[in-house]
Amino acid sequence: MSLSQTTQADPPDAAEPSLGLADALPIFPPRHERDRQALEASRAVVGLYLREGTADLSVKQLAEHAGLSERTFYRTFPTKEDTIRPYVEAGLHYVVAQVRDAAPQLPLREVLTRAFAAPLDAAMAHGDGVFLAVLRQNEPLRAVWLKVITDAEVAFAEVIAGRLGGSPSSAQARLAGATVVTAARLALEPQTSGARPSEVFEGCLDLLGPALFEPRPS
Amino acid sequence: MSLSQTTQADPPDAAEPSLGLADALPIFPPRHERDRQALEASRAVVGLYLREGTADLSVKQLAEHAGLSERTFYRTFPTKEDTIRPYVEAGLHYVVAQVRDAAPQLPLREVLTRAFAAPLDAAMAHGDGVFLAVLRQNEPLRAVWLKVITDAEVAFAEVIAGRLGGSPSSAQARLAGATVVTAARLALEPQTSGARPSEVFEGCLDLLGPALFEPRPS
DNA sequence: ACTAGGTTTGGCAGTAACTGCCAAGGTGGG
DNA sequence: CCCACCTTGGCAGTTACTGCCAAACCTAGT
Repeated sequence: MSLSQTTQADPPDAAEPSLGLADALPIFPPRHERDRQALEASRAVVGLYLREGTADLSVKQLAEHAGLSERTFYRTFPTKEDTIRPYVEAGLHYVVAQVRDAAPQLPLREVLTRAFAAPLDAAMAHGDGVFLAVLRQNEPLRAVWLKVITDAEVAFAEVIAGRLGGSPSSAQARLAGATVVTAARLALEPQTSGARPSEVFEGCLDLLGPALFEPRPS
Repeated sequence: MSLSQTTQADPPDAAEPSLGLADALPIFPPRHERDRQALEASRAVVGLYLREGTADLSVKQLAEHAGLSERTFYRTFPTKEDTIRPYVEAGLHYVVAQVRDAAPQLPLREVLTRAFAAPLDAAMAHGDGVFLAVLRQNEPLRAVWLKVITDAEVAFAEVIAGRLGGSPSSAQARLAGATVVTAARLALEPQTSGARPSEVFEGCLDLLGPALFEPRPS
């Protein structure tokens, strides 16, 4: 939801096809203002994770550090682990927007590598860097991270379909969306070679061949 | 771990590269006998989910239905949601074994479609069928499902590398492993067309092109 | 300015998930 | 038979999470 609908005018809660990315965070009725507050709180909590690690942090501490009462914490985040969700979604949304807003004449393959390169490398370097370590040391957090990026596949399918000209629910678009997310995830895994994430990502697209990211007769 | 190591002689807890699939279920020291008991209990719980749905089932009820005391339940499953893990892993392990044990002269592409076809279609039809509905209605369970199948990517990378002749940690093997899992997952999503999962899976492999599943000079 | 309506907030209490601890039982080897 | 060891089950305690209600806070209308 929060990922794909940013540009579209708010569909008045029409019954969407709901492929899984919809009905995320059903808590928020007014939407936009809540979202910003949630992201702010999310950033605060992630910052705490980066400095203190994830072990031995109770909800009480997380809430306090985010400037929320414990009760309001649970109105903002459905579970303790969902604290990282807005933070991660913000990053994904940025990449999706990059793909969507890139010059139309550029080939998709080019757009994807450009859109992913900087965020991937930044995620590995310091700054966000420790966040990956957080995910590696905390299984429940990694689980929601996986879920969030997987749900983002649909958003990527949409912007890819927008460029390729097909339906967002076509097999090609859906698979392409899933594939770029998978490639990005692999690029963030610890590499035996010293390659940067953006290089690994490009290598994955090379291995996949060009067919998937080219327009098709359908 | 439990996925890839079934045929190999137990490596005496050597320090593996640990790409994420390792250190799963660190609870089990003796391993094999515990695994069988866990799978049995897992099947029982899944059976209960299929009949009763997942809402309003406490750990106490799950444990009782599996013939375990509540305390032993938590020695068998680290969390309530992990009950489905052995059940899912068993299915994945079956497919991995099919790929590993297929006739060596068969092309990988052929092997994959044969290995996945039956389980995928069976998962959609009745029997396991409702299990997908369970995952769709219960977010936490879907999260662990995602995690389990994602961890299985490494096992698929290993058997694929075994067929292709490269290293299991090569970019090609790792990506191929991730890709087949992704394709299988997409095949199990609700389809607008009435296509069977095995057909969708094949369609995905077609879209990806043959390059990924062919031996390479490296 | 004051009030009425609705919405957000915080505290309190209750439930359910999970963990540490220990005593009881079961098993195998001397 | 007994002793070491492992597994089991119960109990108590902690932590995540929810329902409920009263106080605070807009906002609009008069």
